[in-house]
Amino acid sequence: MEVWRPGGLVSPCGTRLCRFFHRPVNGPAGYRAEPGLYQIKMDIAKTIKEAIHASDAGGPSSIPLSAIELSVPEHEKFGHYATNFAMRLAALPGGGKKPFDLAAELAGKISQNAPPGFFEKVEAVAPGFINFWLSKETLRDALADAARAGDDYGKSDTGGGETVIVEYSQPNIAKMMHVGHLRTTIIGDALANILDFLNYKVVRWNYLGDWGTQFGKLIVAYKEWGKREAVEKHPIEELQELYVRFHREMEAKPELEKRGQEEFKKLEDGDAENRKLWEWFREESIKELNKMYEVLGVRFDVWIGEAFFESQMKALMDELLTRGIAEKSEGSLVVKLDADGLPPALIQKSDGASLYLTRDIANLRYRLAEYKPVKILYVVANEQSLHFAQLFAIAKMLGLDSAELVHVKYGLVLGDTGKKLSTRQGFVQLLSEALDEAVVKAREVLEKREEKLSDAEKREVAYAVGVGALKYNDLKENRTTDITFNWEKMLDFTGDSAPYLQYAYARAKSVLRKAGEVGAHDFARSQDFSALISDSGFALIRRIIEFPDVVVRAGELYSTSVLATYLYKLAVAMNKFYETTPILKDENAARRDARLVLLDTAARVLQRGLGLLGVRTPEKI
RNA sequence: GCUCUUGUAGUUCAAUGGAUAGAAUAUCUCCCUCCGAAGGAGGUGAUGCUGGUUCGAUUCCAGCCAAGAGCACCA
Repeated sequence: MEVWRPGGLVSPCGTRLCRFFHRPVNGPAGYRAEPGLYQIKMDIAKTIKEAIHASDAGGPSSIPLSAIELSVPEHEKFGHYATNFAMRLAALPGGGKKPFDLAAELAGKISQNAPPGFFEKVEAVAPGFINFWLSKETLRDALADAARAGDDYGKSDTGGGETVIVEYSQPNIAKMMHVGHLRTTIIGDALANILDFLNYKVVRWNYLGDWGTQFGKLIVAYKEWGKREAVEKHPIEELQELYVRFHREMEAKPELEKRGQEEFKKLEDGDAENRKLWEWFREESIKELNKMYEVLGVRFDVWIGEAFFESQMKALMDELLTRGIAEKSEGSLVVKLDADGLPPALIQKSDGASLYLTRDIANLRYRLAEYKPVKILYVVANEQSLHFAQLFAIAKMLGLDSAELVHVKYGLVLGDTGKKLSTRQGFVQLLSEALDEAVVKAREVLEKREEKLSDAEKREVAYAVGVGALKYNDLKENRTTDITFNWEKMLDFTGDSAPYLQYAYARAKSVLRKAGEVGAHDFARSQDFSALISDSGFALIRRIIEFPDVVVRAGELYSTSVLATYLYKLAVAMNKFYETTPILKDENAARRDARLVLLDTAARVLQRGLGLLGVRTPEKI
């Protein structure tokens, strides 16, 4: 919402384009902004501004470019870009004119003031939109820029080289990863990729759940029923089996719960036997986890888990008490958060042991001191909202406020019953099984195809397609909504799915392979560009020039679905282009080259975008 | 009970306060003449309810209804 002030229209700068215009054009070494795209929007905004000045709109004496919003309309018949600025201006006090009249007046002025040949058409439409059609030459230049930028296309300097810590995956040691763990792992990985692309210095952090009462329980279970050989053979399976059994037996013998807590307390106090068991559990588990990460193609820079902060717990709890931040309550230590409208946060159990929250406070302090980040993203499920609200509130009380703290929450993966999956009750769909299933299915489909691939290639492709399908299925959806686990949907390789995108890419590459060397098209000399590219080709260019903005938006909103949705539309435009436009059989060399360059550029954008999502793009499929 | 999240075609999901609410899937028709049917063209079908703010509301606000999650010794 803009506010009207004497001297101008002041925007609190909440809009996307506002940030866009405030971004520097040229980033630091190694990064380059997109002069083509940037210039286009800048020119449009400038032209609007000049038009407002030149008109007697009764508008403000000065309008910052940032106040002028451009959007990409859903339907192309509303132009390449559109603005509702005239309607906003008319609605302001002193506007005085009818929105449509103002829009029409501005549209006329814009046409006059624009650089010659920049627009094809500028039109005012009821109730007061101004729609812009870029000229074929402008689109040609934008495509030429994108083609020239190559693999750097879409990079920008939004991050300015600042450090961001992205915490994701955080699996529990001794528990198998189920399909619910997929979300944090791949959303975190994709966000890290995107932020890296936007020139943030990204620290990928796997905060292992390697400490806590659960290990007391596990130690009890192992001492009662465990066998060393069994654990060595299948570490995580066996440990999880013990954990599940513990909870089963606990129903009949409630005293087990207390024993679990006691064993954890002993572990925390340094009991040699428990310590040794814990180290063993941890080591075996990490080996297994790494296998899973390799399959998923996910990596981390830092593997510091909860146990790392164990030695600082006592001092931290004492400090919180001494500084008057925490207080005693029923034998335990709590931080009252009434001022933030939150329930009290427990930071020490009555037996003196620490809690998850306590370790997270120590963790935060450590991160700020060691990495000096501007942001920390916690990619953790919705259900932990309260935990993070409490953590952030306590951080403020402690003055740990040098970084922006963000709980990047995501919805739960629910079972068929509509309820959350729970390891304790044993009703889970294992991630490894889901991945296997997807790869097998991909292989089956592949076997039915005519494309000749070697056995090794088939294995490779089935793997890329199966894993990609699973990942994309999650990444395309809005983060915050709960999703229901659904085999059918996960294994559907048609429509809006990773295989569709991978297929579009492979087809484009196939055309390019058959064409041989792509002649370097001289865009500057193709004056008759509109004769070279079909309508569907221009629609494809329109998609291509959206890419840099989409990446920025995905980074701002921490949203993978923004990028995934865009890539799907890009692939649709690609399919349509080579469905309707002759390429290889075109005998006009200049026209053929121009079309090949367009296809090549689109394919690169698709590959880059999917790469950011962590989905691989085989050359043949 | 309190807090948070979410209610959109049969199903699974989209939609910076904008224009005719988009897709996918299922279902019903068509299409292998550059490249490759994991594809393309078309038909059917939806905003939980009641108000409010706005030129304009799926979006913002209030109330109701429904689902899920969380709420002191788990993580």
